[in-house]
Amino acid sequence: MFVKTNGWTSVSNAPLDLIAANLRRERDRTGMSLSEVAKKAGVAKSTLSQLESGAGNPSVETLWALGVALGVPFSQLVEPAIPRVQVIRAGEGPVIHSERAHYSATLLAACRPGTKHDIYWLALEPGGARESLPHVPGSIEHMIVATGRCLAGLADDPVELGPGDYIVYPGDVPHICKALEPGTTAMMVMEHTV
Amino acid sequence: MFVKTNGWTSVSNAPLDLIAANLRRERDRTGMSLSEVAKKAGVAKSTLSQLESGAGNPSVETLWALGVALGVPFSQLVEPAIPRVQVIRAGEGPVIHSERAHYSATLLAACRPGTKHDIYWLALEPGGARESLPHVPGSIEHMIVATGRCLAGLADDPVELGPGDYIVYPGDVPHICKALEPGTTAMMVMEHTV
DNA sequence: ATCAAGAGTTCGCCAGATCGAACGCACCAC
DNA sequence: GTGGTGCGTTCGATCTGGCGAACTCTTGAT
Repeated sequence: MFVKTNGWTSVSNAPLDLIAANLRRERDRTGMSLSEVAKKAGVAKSTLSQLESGAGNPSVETLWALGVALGVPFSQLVEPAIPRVQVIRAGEGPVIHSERAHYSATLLAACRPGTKHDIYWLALEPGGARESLPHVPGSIEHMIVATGRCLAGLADDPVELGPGDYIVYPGDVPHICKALEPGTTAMMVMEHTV
Repeated sequence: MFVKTNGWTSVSNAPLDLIAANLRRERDRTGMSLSEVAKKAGVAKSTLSQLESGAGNPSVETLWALGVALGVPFSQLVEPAIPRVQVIRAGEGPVIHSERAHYSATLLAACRPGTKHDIYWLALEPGGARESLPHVPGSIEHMIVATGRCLAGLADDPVELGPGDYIVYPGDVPHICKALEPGTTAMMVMEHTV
C-alpha cells in the first residue's frame, strides 16, 4: 500500500520555509558556497543568505536566477522530497478489475507531484552487470519487466524480476540492471525530482 | 548522453511572460473574472492585472496565493503547456546505447514537472472495446505494450500497437484501449496534472 | 436616457525585497 | 604574530512590487 507521503499537505505549508530548505539542500548538493551561488545567479549574497534562513519572500526573477545557478529548474525549489526501495511482483498490488472484464489494471506507484518523469523502453541482453544511466541526486527509478528476466535494484541487494514484476529504487546510489535472459525488455520511469 | 529536451531552455525563458500566460490560461479555465480571482487570492486586482499583462515580477507569496485561488499547484504556473497524441514505434525514438553493450534505452517521454504520475500494469484480454479509467481534465496517458497487440488512443482514431510500441494521448477525451490478442500486457503512466 | 454593477486598467504611496559595503570568523602562508 | 583569502551574516540606502482609490468601458435594468 502506498504511504502517500506526497508532502504537499503535510509539509509546513509555508512555501517560504520549503524554499529555504530547498535552496540550502540544492546548494549543498552542488558543493558551491553561498557567495559562489549568489555571484553566479547575479543576486546579492545577502539576499541569498536571508532566503536560506527562511526570511524574505523572493520574487520569481530571483528564484529563477537561483534555480539556473544551481542547475535545477525552479519548480524543484518549491517542492518537497523523499525515496526508498519496493518490489511489487506480477499479480500483486492493488488490482482494479473491469467488471466488463477483459481487462485489469494494477496501480504500481502514485508518484510525487513536482517531479519530472522520463519514460524509457529498455532492451537488455545478458552480460556483465552494470550501473544504469547516470543520475542526478534525488532521482528514483521505477522499472517493470515486460519480457525475459533481469536482476535489478541496489547494487548490494539486487532483486530478480520476471515479466510484470515492478521495482522502485533510488537512482542516485549504486544500482544495477542486468539481464538474465536474451531478449529481456523492460519499461522504466525515471523520476527526476526536477 | 541525454538530449535534455526538457523544454526548459527552449521556452521563452522569460519566466514572466510564461507566468502571465499561465495565469491567464488558468483563470480562463476556471471561468472566473480577474476581480474574482484577485479577491479570492487576497491580492489586489491591480496586481493581478499587471501580472497577467506580463508586467511585474511577482513574489512567491503572491504567486502561491494565486495558485491556491485558481486551484492549481503553483509549479503549474511556472511551467509550459502540453502536447497531443504521439506514437513511438518499437525501435524508433532516441536510443541510448551502452557502449559496454548488452543494453539500450529509448527515451519515450520527458514528462512535465508539476504533474502527478501513476504507474499501472495492465493485463488485457480481447473483448468489446472500452473506455479506460475515469479521468480528470488535463490528464495524459502514456502506454507501452509489453506483450500481445492492442488498439489504443483516441476513440475516433485508435492506433494498433505491438510489443515495445509507445503511445501518448489525452486522457480527458473519449479514448479506448482494446486487446487484439489474448495475454496482452502493457504498462501505463497516467499523468494527472496533480 | 439614466443609473448601477461589474469588468479591467492606471496612478501615487508605502512596506519590504534587493543591493552593496562592512562585519566577524575560520583557515592558511609566511 | 601579521596579512590574506574565503566563508556567511548584518546593516543602511535604494528600488520596486503590491495595495487601494480613481478611472474607463461595457452591460443590463428601469
